[in-house]
Formats: sequence, C-alpha cells, structure tokens
Amino acid sequence: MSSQDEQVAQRRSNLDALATLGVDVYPHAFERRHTVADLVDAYNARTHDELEAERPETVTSGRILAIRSFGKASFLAISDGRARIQVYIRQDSLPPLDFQIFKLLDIGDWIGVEGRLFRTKTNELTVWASRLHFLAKCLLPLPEKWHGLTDVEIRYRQRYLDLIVNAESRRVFETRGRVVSAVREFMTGRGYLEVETPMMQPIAGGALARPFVTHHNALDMPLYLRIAPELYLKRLTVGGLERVFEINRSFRNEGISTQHNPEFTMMEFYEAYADYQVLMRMTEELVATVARQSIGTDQIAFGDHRMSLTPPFARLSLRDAARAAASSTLGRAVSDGDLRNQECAAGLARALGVDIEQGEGAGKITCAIFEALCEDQLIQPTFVYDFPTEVSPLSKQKPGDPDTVERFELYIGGFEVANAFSELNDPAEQRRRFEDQLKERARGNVEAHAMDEDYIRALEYGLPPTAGEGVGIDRLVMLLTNSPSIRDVILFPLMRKRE
RNA sequence: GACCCGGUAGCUCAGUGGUAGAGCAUCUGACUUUUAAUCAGAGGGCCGCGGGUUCAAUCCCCGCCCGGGUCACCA
Repeated sequence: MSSQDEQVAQRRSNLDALATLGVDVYPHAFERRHTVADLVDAYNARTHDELEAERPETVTSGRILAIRSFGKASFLAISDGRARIQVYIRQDSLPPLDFQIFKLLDIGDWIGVEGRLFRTKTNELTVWASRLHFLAKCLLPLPEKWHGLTDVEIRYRQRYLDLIVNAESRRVFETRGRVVSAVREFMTGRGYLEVETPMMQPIAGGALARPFVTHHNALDMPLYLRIAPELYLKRLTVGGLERVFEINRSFRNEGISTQHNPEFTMMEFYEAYADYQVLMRMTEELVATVARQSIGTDQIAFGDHRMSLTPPFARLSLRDAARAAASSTLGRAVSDGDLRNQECAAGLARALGVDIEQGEGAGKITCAIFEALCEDQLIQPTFVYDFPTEVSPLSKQKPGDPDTVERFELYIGGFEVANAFSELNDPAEQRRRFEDQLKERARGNVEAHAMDEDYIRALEYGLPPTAGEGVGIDRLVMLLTNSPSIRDVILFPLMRKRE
C-alpha cells in the first residue's frame, strides 16, 4: 500500500470509529459565537493576567492545521482561513467522549471548539477546550506544514489546497475582491450604471481577436463567446445610457502566457460627451484610488521595480515612442513621415529585426516596432496615445489627421493595463472601417473585425460624442499583488486536461 | 507553434549505469503549557508514460504526456 493509500485508510478508519462512537460525522450546521479571526482581533492584545481576570468564553471553529500531542495533553492549531489560533486539549478538561473524538482527529479535519481563552507559558493566545465538536473529515493528507505547497501545477489545478496552506495565495484573492469592489464603487460614485450585456453573441466584435465558437441547439444557431462587450455597451449609449460600465468576463481563443488567460476580466465603460483626454485623467484617478483602497497605497513593488501610481501619469505618443526607439537602436534619425510611409516603415522593421507580414500597412508596422522596442520598457505608468487608424477600426480619427485615431493604451510594469479611445460615431466611416477589416479578413487575418450591420444601424440613430475604455482587471491585480503570472490572480486558470 | 528547464514517497527535495535516500506527514511507544515539540522504532516508491542501447536504465538515447519559462500571437 502506498503512503497516500495508507494515510487515507487510516483517516477512513478514524472516521468509522467516530461513527461507531455515535458521533454524527457529517453534521448539518454549527453555531459558533466567534470566528477565529474575531478572537485574534479581540484578544491578541490582552495580557495573560487580563485574560485570567476576564476568563472569556468562546465557541469557535476551523480546520486543524497542526497537532502537537503529549499523551494526555495536546495542542491544535486551527484556522478559519483568515487567522489561526491554538487550542489546548487536556484529558481532564474534556468529557470522556470528546477526548475520544480528539484522539480520532487528523490534520485537516474541521472541528468546533468550546472553551475559555488564556495564554500559555510561552504567551500564545489559546482556547482551553471544554468541549469538542466534530464537523467534517479530511480524508486526504494535506501538504507539508513547513514548505507548504510550491508545485505550481497543483496550486492551479487544486486551488483549494493552495488556499488551505498558502496564506499568501488567499491574500492575493482577497485583494482581487477588494479591487473589484473598489472599481465598482469608483464607477457608481461617478454616476455610471452597471449593466450586463451578452456573453454569447451572434457576431463577435469589439476587439481584434479570435473567438470561441459554440452552438445553440433549439435555435440551431452558431454563437461566439464575446471577445469584448464594446459594441453592446455603445448600443446602450445610443439608447441614452450616458455612463455605463460592465465588469465583464471575455474570451479570446489565443495563446496562454504569463499575461494571457483565455478567459479574463475587464472593466469596460463608456461616457457620453467625453473624449480620450477626459479618460486619461479619469484612468489615473481610477488606478490610484483602486490601489489605495485595495492595498492601502499607490506606491507598489513589482518584481525588481518600484512604481508610483500617483497621478499624473506620463504621456507619450505612439509614433514618438516608436520613432525614438528606432532612432536610438539604428543610430540614425527616424522621422514621423518614415513611420507613415509603408515602404520606409517596412524597411525600418527589417533593419530592426521586427517580424512583419507581407503587405502589412504602415500603421501595423509602427505598432509592431513599438511593441518590440518600447512596450516592456514602460515600467512607470504611461499613457501611450495616438494610434494608427489601421489598427483601430472603432476609434475616431484626429481632426486633420485621418491616419491617426484618438486612442491610448495605459502601460504599467511593461504591459498593457487599459485601452481607450474616442469612439467613432460616424456610421458611414464605421462602415468603411469594417469593409477594410473584411479585406484584412480576406487576406487571411483571422483576427480582423467582422461586419456588424446592427451596430452600424445603431450608430445611424446617433451616438453622442463618447469615449470608452477597457481596463484589464487581472493585470491590475497582478500589479497590486506583485504577481508575476496572470495565473496567480485567477482562481482556476485554464489548464490542459489531465488523464 | 519553436526553443530551454523540470516531473523521484502524501508534501518539500537529494541522488546514482549495479537491490532507492532525507526532512515533514503517517503508524507504534514515551511524554498534562507545546509551537518546524522532542526521543525510540516502523511502514510507505511503475523514479511521468512508451520504446531503444546495455549483462543491467530512475540515470544514456528517441518519442509522447503534463507543468514552468522565453519567443511567436494577442489584451
């Protein structure tokens, strides 16, 4: 019998023995007076003498994380997930049945404890158990107490184990919860209405990405999991909802990396009468406020870097960034005009060793140069603004410069955290952009945007001047929790099927 | 998809072309204020899977599976 089988058999036999004693081994509820965290909060500051004077009584519960046994006396460490407390067990302080129960406990079991609080000789806050209640069995051995669980594969596949033994992991997901709450509070506080739009869409639009495909049986209709909520949210702005946001799960059928999970969370919002300049100022406030509310500061450490999220953030035009990087790499002056000319831009890309595809336009090449040379250098928060029209089919052009749109991306820690633009609201121009995308698609670009006639019709009813933005919640949480991989901030990241 | 690294006891990790190792965990015994408890003993292994080389493979070679990283693609 393997060690695991042996340990499971032992735990099963302890469970059977409890049942034989007449213990309900799967009780339905337990009424506790305090959580473990309550006790620690309330009594951690009390001295030995204060506790002896007060003799506070409690009924609490948790999972056993350690057992130190001395024959007729023992110490347990129990946890409610938030805090730990010690339980002191003595044979002469417990009813005989409860001591029998104690002897059949294993590490990982859930128990309820009644008793009074005191401090041991070593000054540890402890519950002196007068009653023990069995709540549920842990049939499998837990990871080791000292090194814990470090195998990332098990941490992702069996997140519950990670959460039981790695306090840091729990802290990350608590922070994530606070980030989402803070984002919601920030938006609703500014008069935005939280809405929910379809995750299953007949046309997957709003971003340049490959969708997941599914099928509705009764309607016999192909459907796509959304790649973005964008087009639906703007339909709502057409409908007069002037400020809307959605905390949305979106899905993109693409590679997995430290910064990409096939399903990910964005906060996308639209504000009528605003343009991208307004959103830059709002985004600074959002990021700084959310940081302060979720981790208590807007000064963060990320890997080897320290970043300040205090507004204002740096601003850098995309072409200037690409131009400066290309100039310094090549040791010769590169002009704005060079980047706007397809032949010059393609030549630059070749000289810089940046991969581009045959027939790619100047705008796409400029972006490729930016991504290759600049992106991972942008550690401190930086708005990169003014993108080529070619790569932005839903954004509004700059006055007098049809090759450029009013769009920005926010970079922090070397990756993109937000993407925003003044929304294209001219239906005729939108149709032309979609048609360009169809040409892209015909060239074999599977990520090109699809035609969406209903969206154009919505624009024909009139979209007020509007700016919109998507903020990557997972990536924001990575920054605020100093997590190097997006999988560390997603409870159940997608993993290949096992067995 | 390409390349690099990894997979050995429940967990964390050593290790060697010749019968497989430690700590924690588990079991037995001692112990009524310990806290990585201690002490004495014991059990626990398809060394990821499948081929090959070899008298002999956990180790060398090839393929595959799973994971991590880098790149590519994307957000």
